[in-house]
Amino acid sequence: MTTTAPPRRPRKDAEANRAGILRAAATTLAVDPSASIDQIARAAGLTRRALYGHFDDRQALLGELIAAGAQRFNAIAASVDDPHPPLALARLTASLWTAAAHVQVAAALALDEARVEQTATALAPLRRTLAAIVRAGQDDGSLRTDMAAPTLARLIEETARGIVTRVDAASPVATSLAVRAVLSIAGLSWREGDALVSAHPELLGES
Amino acid sequence: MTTTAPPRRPRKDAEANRAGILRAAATTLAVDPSASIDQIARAAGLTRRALYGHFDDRQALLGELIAAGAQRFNAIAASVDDPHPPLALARLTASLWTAAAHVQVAAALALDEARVEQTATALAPLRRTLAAIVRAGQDDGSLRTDMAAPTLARLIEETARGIVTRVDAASPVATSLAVRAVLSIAGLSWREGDALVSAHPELLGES
DNA sequence: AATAACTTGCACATCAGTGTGCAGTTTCTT
DNA sequence: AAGAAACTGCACACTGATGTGCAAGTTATT
Repeated sequence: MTTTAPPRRPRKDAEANRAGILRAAATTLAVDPSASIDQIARAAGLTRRALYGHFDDRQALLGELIAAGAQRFNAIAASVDDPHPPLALARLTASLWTAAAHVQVAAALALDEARVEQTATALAPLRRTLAAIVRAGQDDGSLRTDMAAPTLARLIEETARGIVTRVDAASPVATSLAVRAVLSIAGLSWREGDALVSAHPELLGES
Repeated sequence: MTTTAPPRRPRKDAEANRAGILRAAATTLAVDPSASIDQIARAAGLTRRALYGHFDDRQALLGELIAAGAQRFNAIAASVDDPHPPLALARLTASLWTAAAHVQVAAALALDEARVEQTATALAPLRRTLAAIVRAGQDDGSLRTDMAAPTLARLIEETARGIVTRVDAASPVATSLAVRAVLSIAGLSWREGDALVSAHPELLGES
């Protein structure tokens, strides 16, 4: 009979390369959402051919990217909780911002129309958190009530997305900008938003 | 000598078809910013080959689209003038919205990264108007002063763009939504924005 | 009715991107 | 040191989109 083939552990550098591809994909796609596989592979220091050794096809790569990013985002959303809805909203925005700051999932957010469905389901927990904050804020009168809760939630989300993708996150005041914009859309006057941000410096000053 | 060829006027249906292509391009590109020439031609009831009889190439078509849309937008911006900056901003938003409502230049706004430069220069007059409103509003204290004027102008523009492209313009409350969102970003509390909109029903109720 | 303008339909060349196959080389594991 | 795992480099087939050429048909103008 044939001797059983001695099984061997997969090489550890392979997994490192795989992670490198994901990182490279995030940074590259953040700049150009329709970057080619070749671009991504080179950015990771590999060949296009090698990339296909780690991911079956484009879909698989983007799928993992989205899943990983969404998971981080959802975890952040789950950890945010404050009795005052505007403050909860501010914390959520600031946390998400620093997480997405430079790259990471800015890609996943700016991805093509083809994957909106996937991102939608992946970010469902985050959306639920946001919806809860909005509802609580409308109930206690701390957020605007001139539009329906789902509409407002959508508006907040689009505003945040727009700032993430269209403003350079490098700027040190970017976080402050994002938080202020979201609070404004949520109904606060700019002075109220300003007061809130000033009263909670921890919003902006974390690593 | 050869008899001079009798010149003939171009057929008038040709110009109609040309206009039809531009219309079709606007509506089609509004849905899918990367629609193919073939899609556009079919939407216009023509063949891809016939389209190339009217436009040299893709650039030419998109160029005219952008130019035409920008011209309309700039004309609207020039006609808006109100001593109270928030009201001027509201008027500007409402007017632009109804103009872009269904299609038209939503395409030009959502166009690829390749043409941002062209759209930027084409929309320069509109940007100047917005900048003037922002400056006046910061001077008389009716708009937020917690960020620099150019930043605020940019923020307002991105907010408006986001709403135009990501919210379905068909909804009857869409105009109201757009105006309220812009006023909020500009610094007003939602009650102030609500009061402004309520006090000026002409903002929403025009054809 | 003649004719030029316009359109169609097809073929063709080109380009960029995707995904696969395979031989040869480098690099990690045992 | 052996052997497998991984990477390179190249070739290839395929797809979708762009832009052009040309013959034949249709439609507006005169």
